[in-house]
Amino acid sequence: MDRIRWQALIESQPELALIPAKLRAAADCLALEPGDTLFRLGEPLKGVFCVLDGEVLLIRTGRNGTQVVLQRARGGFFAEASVTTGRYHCDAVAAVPCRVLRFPSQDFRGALAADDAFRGKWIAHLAHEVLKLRAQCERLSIRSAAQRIVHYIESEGGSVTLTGSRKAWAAELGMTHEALYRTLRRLQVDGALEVDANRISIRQVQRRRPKAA
Amino acid sequence: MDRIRWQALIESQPELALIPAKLRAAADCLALEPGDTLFRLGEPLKGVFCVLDGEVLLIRTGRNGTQVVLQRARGGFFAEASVTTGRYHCDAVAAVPCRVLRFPSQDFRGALAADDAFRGKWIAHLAHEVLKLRAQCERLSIRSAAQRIVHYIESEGGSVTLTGSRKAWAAELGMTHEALYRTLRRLQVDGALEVDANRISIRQVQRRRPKAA
DNA sequence: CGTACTTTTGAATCGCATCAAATCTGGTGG
DNA sequence: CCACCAGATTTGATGCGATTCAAAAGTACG
Repeated sequence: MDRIRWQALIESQPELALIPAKLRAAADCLALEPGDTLFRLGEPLKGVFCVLDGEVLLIRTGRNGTQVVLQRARGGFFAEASVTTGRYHCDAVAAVPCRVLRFPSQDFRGALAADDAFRGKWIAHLAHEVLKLRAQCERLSIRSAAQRIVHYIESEGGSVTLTGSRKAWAAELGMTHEALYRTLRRLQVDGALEVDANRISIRQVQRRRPKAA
Repeated sequence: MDRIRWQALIESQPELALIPAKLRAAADCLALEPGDTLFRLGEPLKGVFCVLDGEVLLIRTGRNGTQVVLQRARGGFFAEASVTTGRYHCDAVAAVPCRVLRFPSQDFRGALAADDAFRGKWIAHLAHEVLKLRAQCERLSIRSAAQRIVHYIESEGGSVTLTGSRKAWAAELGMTHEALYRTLRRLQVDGALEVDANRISIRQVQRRRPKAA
């Protein structure tokens, strides 16, 4: 497993550049099939992960069985906060075939303790994560499905390419998949969005238009 | 301004214990009246803040004028992520008379760069912040107003004491104040919540009850 | 070809937002 | 002390939009 080609990986996942060499050596690569569970809420830490390919869903299940998608990890780290608390706070399930890198918690904590530069970089990474989460909170506070979709696409730079299913996207947006399909269609007809297979982009600035005329 | 009684402050705001002595010396204390703006989106950094008394609202305004309350800071730090990015990402407005501690960004960054122990503690703090934000995302994904309220109170340990107005609470919960008032009342009548002036606590585990019978 | 899934469309329902207005509250000034 | 005002709080009526339930069509895979 040590035969990981970091050069290529860092190009696809720039965040990996944060990881110091010593910690890289401890990493191993896992392949996941759709539905595979990487970890569950409450479990002691196996490690911190980074998505190479595919999409991992971080899910919390309410006591009434309702499932909430906290995050769709489509690249980059996840379970970062757990390395501090020592337990996972949600379930991680592969949505599609995935490859993920695992950094064992011991090694990760060791690297944080030993490597000052890494600690600084990790602070920047966590701060960035906080910003992303605030953006998601802002999005979830928007009542209109259309505006929520537009807000998401804007936060991704004006266009998105879907990796997983639209259903999973709908869950992340906090709406039902039916609502997503319908609203997407309406936005497309109205000319606000351009939908081309898996690529969806904003065509114009959303003008004040309470309803489809 | 150097005559700050840290012992007493740390008792009321345990997070302040993270701050090393050198950075403490650089802090100053600000008094805010309701409506006072501490900073606005896009402004260059004035510092990182910590609420001592009162309640500061972190607000983002959409292009259509919609206001979203990202956070009600009722103690503890805020604008932590901005120290890394160098700009504020929302507006900060006092909801009630407040006292806040300000740590100038220069000094804060200096402390992070110089003090390894502080860096480690700050990582833990940011990780905790990430968890809180994920909890809020989970809450905002809940569709039912009643469940959202209960989720909030549970995350606060089963009971909350309102500091600011209920209106502000409603905004943080992502619902209108009318919905909050009504739902609160209904939960009280149903016996799920105990409301005593500013103290609201959960009376029993929420049983499966789709509607008020 | 059949199974399991996503995607899509349809129809009915309901909860929350919205608009409106009355009441209550604390604070100010005459 | 009272009149007054600007807020928050509370209640009411209405409508829209998203959920929900249902089902058809499309797609991937063995």
